[in-house]
Amino acid sequence: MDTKITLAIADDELLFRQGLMSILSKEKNLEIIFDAEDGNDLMAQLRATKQIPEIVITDLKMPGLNGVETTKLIRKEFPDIKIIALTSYFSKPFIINMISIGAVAYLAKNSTPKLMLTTINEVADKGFYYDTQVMKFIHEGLLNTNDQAKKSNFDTTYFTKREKEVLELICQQFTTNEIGEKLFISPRTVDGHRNNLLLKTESKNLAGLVVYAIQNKIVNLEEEF
Amino acid sequence: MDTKITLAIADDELLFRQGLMSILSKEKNLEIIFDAEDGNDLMAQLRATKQIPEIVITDLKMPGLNGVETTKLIRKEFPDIKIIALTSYFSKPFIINMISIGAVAYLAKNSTPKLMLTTINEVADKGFYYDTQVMKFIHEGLLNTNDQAKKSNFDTTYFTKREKEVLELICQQFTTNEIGEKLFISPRTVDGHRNNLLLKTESKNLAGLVVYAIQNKIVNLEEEF
DNA sequence: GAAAAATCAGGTAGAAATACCTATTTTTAT
DNA sequence: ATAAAAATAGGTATTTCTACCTGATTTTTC
Repeated sequence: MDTKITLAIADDELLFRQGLMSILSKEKNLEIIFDAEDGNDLMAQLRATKQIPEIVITDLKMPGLNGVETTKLIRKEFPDIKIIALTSYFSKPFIINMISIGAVAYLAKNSTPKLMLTTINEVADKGFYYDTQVMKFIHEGLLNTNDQAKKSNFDTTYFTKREKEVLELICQQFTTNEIGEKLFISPRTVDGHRNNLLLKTESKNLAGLVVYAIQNKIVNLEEEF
Repeated sequence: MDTKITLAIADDELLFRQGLMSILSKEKNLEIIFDAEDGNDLMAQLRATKQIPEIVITDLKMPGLNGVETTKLIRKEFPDIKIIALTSYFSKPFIINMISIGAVAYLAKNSTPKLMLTTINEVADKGFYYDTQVMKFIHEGLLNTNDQAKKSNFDTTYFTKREKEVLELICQQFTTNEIGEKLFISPRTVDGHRNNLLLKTESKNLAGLVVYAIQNKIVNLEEEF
């Protein structure tokens, strides 16, 4: 048959994006319709083009509109598009969340080109593709659905108690050192927690973290006026 | 007479705070009841103590609860306390805003001890004190009340078009360099705008800026879900 | 009791932000 | 026309943040 698999790619790193496009464009059965530097760019192009791609490959950590929000938007406006999420962060709750949002595949950014191609073809063919590790997480996630799935909020990525404390203080403009003093832990530990927060929220920096925290009401803004 | 003027001081910089206390404690007619490292600390001590200070001297730029929010809270819970605002930023709209919020004096952080004492005594005596510069601003601000006071929003500190653009992009996790590219201006210029934003919002860092932006709806979070 | 998750914390680097400074040009308002 | 405000942009120094790495200890979960 002659019908190519149509793709769009979103990633803020130009080099990575072009490298990926270079690899994929060698495949005869793939056609890259366009690429985008972030979610907003991607959405704009989707809304403008007459040729809607079959698959969107999107990084999760991008400035502007990140991968999580982008995925939600695509699902809403273009429900037929299949979304492959690219990330460097693998955790059970986060993957479960991404899948529940609508990603049909979840791929590490350091995967081999071979795996990338397999994923694309499987997604085009069957509509989804999860590798062994992801399948394991999904399996375990499903097992827990009934008992304690609700208490640990899958829909807001999942934070530990310490992480919430640190996030709260970050939003209150305390620096890493100050947070360390307040919580009686080393600044390096705060560093670690902040890093996990950045990973879990797929944020590029503090600004993204704060926006996330407020949007998801992890922190309380005292608005008593 | 023997009635001393009772004071509380809030400033996050320990050295500045203690220096100020050292100066003020030499005055026989002053009594410092307590000091606090930020707005939350101040409010906690106010709520706990049985001796409410007559005057609160508060820095505007503090982590946790900053001076603007602190002033609002004090006005609400302890309407009799007179608030002297300490700042390093002098602008007409901002000062007008502070006064409308309830500050009875507005003092530069690099003022002389003499001026500080004058301010305290005048505030204790007459209930307010504005130096020449501040009076000028108030005068001009009042003149404009009818025509265009409403379009330039006094109650939300006042931002220029460029500042709003930069703020928007900061909230979208773009770095200074990236913002420069997007707006076709030098990163140094973005630096300048960001610095003005920090000054105007009395924020310590990006986190404070983002919180401010969201609270005051300067930026729009695309929440279409 | 074993496994997983969370918390803790060290090192090294580099990027980004922030604090100071200064100054020119352009725009806006009166 | 004059003054004020806004936008532009340079330098230097320091702090903070972020990206990597690593591992130990404690707590939770099954």
